Amino acid sequence: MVMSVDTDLLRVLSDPLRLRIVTLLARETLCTTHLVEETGARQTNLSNHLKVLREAGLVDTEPCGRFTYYRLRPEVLEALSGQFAALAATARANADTKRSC
Amino acid sequence: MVMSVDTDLLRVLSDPLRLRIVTLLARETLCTTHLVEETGARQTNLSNHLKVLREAGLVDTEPCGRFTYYRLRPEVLEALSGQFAALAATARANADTKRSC
DNA sequence: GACTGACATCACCATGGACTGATACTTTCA
DNA sequence: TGAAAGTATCAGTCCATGGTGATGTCAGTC
Repeated sequence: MVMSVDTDLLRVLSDPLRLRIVTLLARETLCTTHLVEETGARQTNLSNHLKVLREAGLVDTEPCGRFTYYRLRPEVLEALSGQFAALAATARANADTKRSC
Repeated sequence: MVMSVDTDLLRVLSDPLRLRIVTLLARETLCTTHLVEETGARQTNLSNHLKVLREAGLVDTEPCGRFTYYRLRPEVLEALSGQFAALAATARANADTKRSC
């Protein structure tokens, strides 16, 4: 039984800047200002990407005064990892299965 | 140490039809004709997507007379799975790390 | 209450890429 | 050798989406 991978989630992660953000957030919880410093991207651009990450359930927001902290949710990445592992296992199990023409 | 995930590979996998192809190939090795039957997509369209999958190293081709068999390469998916797992593990380890503003 | 900083939203533009029809190439078979 | 089937390539169209500037909103500070 092959678990289906969510293409929307993959699309979200396939953007270089968004993956950069995710990688940075894996190391520490940051707010937008930090991300602007780290990535060199414009605030507007980052805000747009963070919205996408939020809507994909990849990050949680934590308002703190006038700052907004962004925290990565490991569960989502773990699930994705598991889905790819399952897909790879299926492929290995059926390595010799070939439909004839 | 966070392994960097390849965004190009993610972009390739984030297309619904391509992921569909990958999922089908995980179950059995197929040729283009089979994929046309299974997906309902045009031959030209499929050929384009298969080229993308080939160039991304996700599939191997095996010519067989006038047919071309496509075989999924599990290593690539396994590597991807491991990279996401590592990223998630990093995030769990640093769950309480927060940079102050 | 006026001002500044942090962040979000909006409207717009530019570009990548998915899909298509036409066509070329290659193999098999009559 | 001609025809048909399987597949790849090419040129073109169209749309989704990433980037940007202008602007809005809210919290803290004077």
